[in-house]
Amino acid sequence: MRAQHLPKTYQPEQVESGLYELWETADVFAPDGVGSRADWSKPPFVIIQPPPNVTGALHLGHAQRATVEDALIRHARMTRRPTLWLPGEDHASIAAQYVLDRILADEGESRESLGRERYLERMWRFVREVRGVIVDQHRRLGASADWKRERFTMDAVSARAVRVAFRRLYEDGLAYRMEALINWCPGCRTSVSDLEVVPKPERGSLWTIRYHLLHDDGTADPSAWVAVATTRPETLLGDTAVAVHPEDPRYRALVGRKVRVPFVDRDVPVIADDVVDREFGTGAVKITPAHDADDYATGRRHGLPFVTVLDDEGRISDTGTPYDGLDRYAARQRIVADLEALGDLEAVTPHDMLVGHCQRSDDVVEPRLKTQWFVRTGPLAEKALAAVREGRTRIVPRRFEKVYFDWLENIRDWNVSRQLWWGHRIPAWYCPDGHVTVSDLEEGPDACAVCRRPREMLVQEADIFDTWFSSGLWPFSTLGWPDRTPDLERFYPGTVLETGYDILFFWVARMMMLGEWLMGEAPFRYVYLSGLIRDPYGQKMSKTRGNVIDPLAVIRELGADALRFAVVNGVGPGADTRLGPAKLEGARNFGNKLWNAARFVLGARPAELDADAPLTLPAAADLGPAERWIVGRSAATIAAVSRAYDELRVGDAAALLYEAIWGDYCDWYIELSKARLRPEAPAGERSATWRVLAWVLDRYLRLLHPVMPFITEAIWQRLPHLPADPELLIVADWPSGAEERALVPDGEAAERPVRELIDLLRGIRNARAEAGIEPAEWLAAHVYCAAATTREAFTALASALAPLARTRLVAVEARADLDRSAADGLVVVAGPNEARVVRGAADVARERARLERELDESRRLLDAAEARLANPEFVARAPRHVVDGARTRAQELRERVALLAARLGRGA
RNA sequence: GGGCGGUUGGCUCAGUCGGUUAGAGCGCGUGCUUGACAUGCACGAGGUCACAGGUUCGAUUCCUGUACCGCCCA
Repeated sequence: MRAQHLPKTYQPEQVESGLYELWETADVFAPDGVGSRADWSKPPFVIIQPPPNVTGALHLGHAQRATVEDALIRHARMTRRPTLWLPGEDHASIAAQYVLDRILADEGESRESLGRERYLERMWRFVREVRGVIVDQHRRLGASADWKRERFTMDAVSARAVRVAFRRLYEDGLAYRMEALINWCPGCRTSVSDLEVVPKPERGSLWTIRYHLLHDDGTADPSAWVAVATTRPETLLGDTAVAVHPEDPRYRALVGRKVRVPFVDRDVPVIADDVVDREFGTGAVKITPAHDADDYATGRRHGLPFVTVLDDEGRISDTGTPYDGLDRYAARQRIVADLEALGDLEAVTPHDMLVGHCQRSDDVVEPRLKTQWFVRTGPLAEKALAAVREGRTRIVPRRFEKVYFDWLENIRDWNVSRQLWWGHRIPAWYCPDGHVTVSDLEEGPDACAVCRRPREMLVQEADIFDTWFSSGLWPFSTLGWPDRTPDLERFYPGTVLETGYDILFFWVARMMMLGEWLMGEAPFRYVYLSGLIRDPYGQKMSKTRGNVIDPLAVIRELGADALRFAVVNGVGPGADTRLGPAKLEGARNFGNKLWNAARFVLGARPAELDADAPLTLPAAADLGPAERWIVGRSAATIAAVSRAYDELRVGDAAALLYEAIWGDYCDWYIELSKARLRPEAPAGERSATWRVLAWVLDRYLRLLHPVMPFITEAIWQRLPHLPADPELLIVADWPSGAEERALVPDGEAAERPVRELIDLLRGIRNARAEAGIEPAEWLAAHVYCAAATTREAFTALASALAPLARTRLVAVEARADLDRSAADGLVVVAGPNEARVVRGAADVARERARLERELDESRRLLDAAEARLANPEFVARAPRHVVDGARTRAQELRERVALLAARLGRGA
């Protein structure tokens, strides 16, 4: 064992990178790595990592998810299940293009200036860089992912999976191409799915516009019109009808007549349709089937023409008016002004409404007609619903299952075409006759599937897939699908998918649909939904708010373990977390506390103990009360933390260990052990005590390792080990608690004396402080307790207690020996025990006042307890143990009141 | 409009099946160079468990309603 020159504070930067290399060199991350101790008779534990977007560095949310996943993985690995954590990154078409386009703009370039080929080259360069950053950040965080299996949603295997999946869907009749109204983002110049449109409340205007009625001869009547209300006057250029409610008496006579649309001079019918809201505006609305979802439906019902008036950039086009070429908002202004000049603008009123914005670029999304590929979701959704309904997949927390059901039950077909460059090109080819051929071959089909025209005459679809289409295949494309690889056989379906609840629909639901359809089995057993990380005031972290915390900066300053602990401590699924410097420092302090506990243990090893002797627990006979107590406590902690991991409650595991390590171990056991470690203590006692100290520390290190891997490994490397232990904590066995239970079978009873001692000690400290006694002053105390076992334990612990309360126990006696004469001491009543602290010059008045307060409080509690017992209903109806408990409690209080009253020289 | 979650000391949050005296961290006050740790230790102050009703021997806990905050969907 090496010399223990450990620094006084834990220095994460000195150990982290070295330990990570050690783990990697030992090849322990992979289930089938050289250093793996996986037991293949156990069920594998598999997490396919949600691939972060290749758009930039990781943020705290990523750090939190990676920590939860890594903790689950490390725990599983220590239980010797074959454990796979497969990492990767997502190409994120639209988001990546958005980022790269901005970089290019800074360089004075653009998508168009480069052209598709050079643009994609540039993208691959960018992606290579970002992927490196993401991987590096995960390593810094301590992620024990299987980097040899790292994947990317645009690599060759993923590309093939996308082609095969699409072909399967096409052949199953679930992929179709048609012209339909889609959401168009003029900023990104692509269509986006319904999910990517974010409705935002805005104060707009409602313009009332006159559409003049036509005479029979086809001329417009300057003095007769229908006034229609609209929030988007520029779209009137594409109007093909005016609609009113069929039962609206104001307009009944006009139905079937024609009106003239301004500027384009198109004559359109007045139609009746009961979707019209009579209360809205004038009760008459213009119908623009090519640029509004409701109007589209109306247009189809009435067989109206669809007139497109906006181009890809959101400019007016092909209207034959002077507005052509104008941006939609400029055109709006001009059209409103021109209507006013014509005298056809009747009114403008402020109007609150929801306007759809592009999730990515925030541009206002325009409904437009496009010929696109769609996925028919009905049959897919049915299977995805069944998987959760039948409990084959569980969503954690459970309440999100309802959200999942609601969405899938009302799902609409999925628009998968994107007019972008960066992504998987849709594997559909068209021949000059418009025949469609879908192929999963990289080089495309040999010939048209319908007319057999050769490859050279076919043109591939220019559009690419929605990123979520390839992400939807991630749980199995990462394992080699469509090939039936050994990995796919062993590791599908995964055990846990951990991700944010914000992508439940975007991603989780789609993986469920595609997994069920293509693999015949849901892709994971548990879906664990994390919450969001917010700043200390509950605000979302964002660059514009300037409240983001950079995970790497935290790692540099406080260490990876501190970051990890801070982001998971006490955090449950689905719950948002507030994180600021205070919590991060608290986590750092916890690590430092553990470090110093280890420093103490390592420095306290008795010389007679062989430094390299294997770690074992001493015999029961060599244990003192404190040893029995901490062994019992640690057994309880092992059980509680194990249960927490089994139920995916990483946050609870962390919180339990904080309390066990800081509270039980550091505050109490280390302090109590010091007496038995003194050089003058018997050698057998000394070594038994140290072995308990080291053993329990070893257990806590194992339990804490999943959350704080670096510091626990660093300390563990300096401790003696079990003969069966491997070289590294990362692959050491998870504790079962069997040794502890064997040594201290009566956990609860074994713990009681020390629990009572702690109460007494606190009472003495409190009494001393209240009496204003100098902390340095030594006092002497008599302790009285009725229970023989407690007396025994207290006697054994007398020397341990002494420095903790600066009080020597001169005697531990049964209550019969109670000395009622000393009126100038401090009296401490703690549970069934009492301490009388001798002090000649005690401030009598002060001490009396303290006892009076205690007596009042005890009487109040006693009154309450007796009132409860006086209620016959309570005694008759409450369960036996509750009534018994209340009786015991009342009896204790009666004794306490009697004691305190006696001390004050009063009768009870 | 529909759904979900929340409301517990100054702040952030626990709180098991309804059952003794509602806990922790941070902050605050007082004191302490205690041979692991001042990134620490000890002691303390601080709570009508949002509000109203109901069920119950007993409600922070279960039910109903109200208010406020947040999120999702339309």
